[in-house]
Amino acid sequence: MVKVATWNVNSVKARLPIILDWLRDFAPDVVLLQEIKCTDDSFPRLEIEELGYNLETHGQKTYNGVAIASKSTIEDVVKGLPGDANDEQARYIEATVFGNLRVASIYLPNGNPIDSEKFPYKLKWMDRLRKHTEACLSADQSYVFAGDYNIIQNDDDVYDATKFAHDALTHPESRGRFRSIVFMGLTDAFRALNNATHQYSYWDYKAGSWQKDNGLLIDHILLSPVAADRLVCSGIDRNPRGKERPSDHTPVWCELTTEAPDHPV
DNA sequence: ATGCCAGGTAACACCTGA
Repeated sequence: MVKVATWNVNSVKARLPIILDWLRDFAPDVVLLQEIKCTDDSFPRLEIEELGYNLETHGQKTYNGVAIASKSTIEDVVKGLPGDANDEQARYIEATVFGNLRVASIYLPNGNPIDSEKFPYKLKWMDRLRKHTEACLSADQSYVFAGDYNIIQNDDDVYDATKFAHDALTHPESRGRFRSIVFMGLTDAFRALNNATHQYSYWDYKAGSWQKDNGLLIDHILLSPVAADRLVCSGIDRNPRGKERPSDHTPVWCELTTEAPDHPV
């Protein structure tokens, strides 16, 4: 089995004690991190490597930044989402782990406010992600595209949909693009096995959102068809959100069988 | 209508996040 998790940590340095505890307790095989908020050379590698993980990072100063930690070797690394050489925001890293599993750590732009340049940036970024995903799917391979998608897929994935009715996370242009990606043949690893509504991965720091369970489900794991055939279980680990000095996000995870099932070509 | 909380940077205030 390969246990894969995605977690927006909101600064890897500020979160290091919680991350190390969680790696020891939850023992994922692969972790896809977002919002590390540091450059590659300032990433706290040694502490994580001591727990048996290899690391690949795609960071930048202050903002964004993504990384892959794996108990296996990490090969064929791609840093940055293809499709715009001028995009300087570090929001995408992709690599092969455990020999046959391609994983991507995705930090999709938030896009708010809608009347700013941030919203068209989000939409263009999603167009690039769709094109890149399409290219990936032309190979019959296990792919895990996971991360902070900044998309509320349905109104029952948010504590109060009316508050987000005119938000970049629910906007029809955002949701439409997300669905166009999923509808190419991807499986939502959490939703494939969990029917309960109001299951969240993010709670605002403000207004006691965690205590009131006023959350959003915006962190998603999307599987290619071959990876979906390997899916065994999935879930959201709320424990890290309840600790002292937490991230506002908590890990979403899934477990895949080690070997890809036989497929007719 | 706005701030709420948190992190980073740089400076004792501002930007960003969702």
